[in-house]
Amino acid sequence: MKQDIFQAIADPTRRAILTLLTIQALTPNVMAEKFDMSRQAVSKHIKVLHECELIRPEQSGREIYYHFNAKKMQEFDHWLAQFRQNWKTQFNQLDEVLSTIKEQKK
Amino acid sequence: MKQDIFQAIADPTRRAILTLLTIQALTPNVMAEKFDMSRQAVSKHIKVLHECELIRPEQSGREIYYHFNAKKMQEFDHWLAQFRQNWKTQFNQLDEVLSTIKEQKK
DNA sequence: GTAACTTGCAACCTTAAAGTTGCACAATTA
DNA sequence: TAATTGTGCAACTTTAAGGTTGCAAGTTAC
Repeated sequence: MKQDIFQAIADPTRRAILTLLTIQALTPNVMAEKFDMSRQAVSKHIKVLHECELIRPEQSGREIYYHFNAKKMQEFDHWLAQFRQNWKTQFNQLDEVLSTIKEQKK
Repeated sequence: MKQDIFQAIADPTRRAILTLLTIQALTPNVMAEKFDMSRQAVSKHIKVLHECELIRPEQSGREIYYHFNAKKMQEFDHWLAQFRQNWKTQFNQLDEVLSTIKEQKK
């Protein structure tokens, strides 16, 4: 089943894996040592991340090194763009400023 | 239960709600009309978004207008920052360039 | 060839999320 | 006061996610 990139990063373990792979490429076995769960559990997370192309496998003998695919992370950046405009401008709008002040008085 | 902002964004309906609220503040009833589901289902999504402060309620008589809280989306942006550095620099690193070329040849 | 190692797939269990229906409560309107 | 409207809460069902164990396939080392 094709995985949704937003659902892929919803899981804290998968976010931790992505951060690990930012430092260096790792094999499933090595990753599993970092977490308090079975190797197979980590392997399922890897499968999810691989299906939405957030990571990329590199076979080396009987070991598989997974690399972080930074390019794919830009999809989040593009999605955020629609909101970025909003959080930059909303504090220049009078009604928003007023409602913010009203909130703080409570 | 305290909600995780990443899990809140994982659901496509909730992302659609956020986009709607970017345009203008809406009441739960009006939101429900936009989607093919019951009002209570939408109300549960609103509850999730409210718990992690992605939206903010404004009572007006017996109606409640929910506003988009752009500020909270910056948390997501900050999390992305650790990867942004990566996707800007990785193509300047020789080993990455080489492995990319090797990938394309397959 | 045989044994050890690395990984992926399938079956299963448990828990939580997403949806539904029904009801209760506050605010408006007649 | 009584009826209507807008909203939230609770109970229930269904489905999927995250975890476990067991097994099979490919690779390396003896």
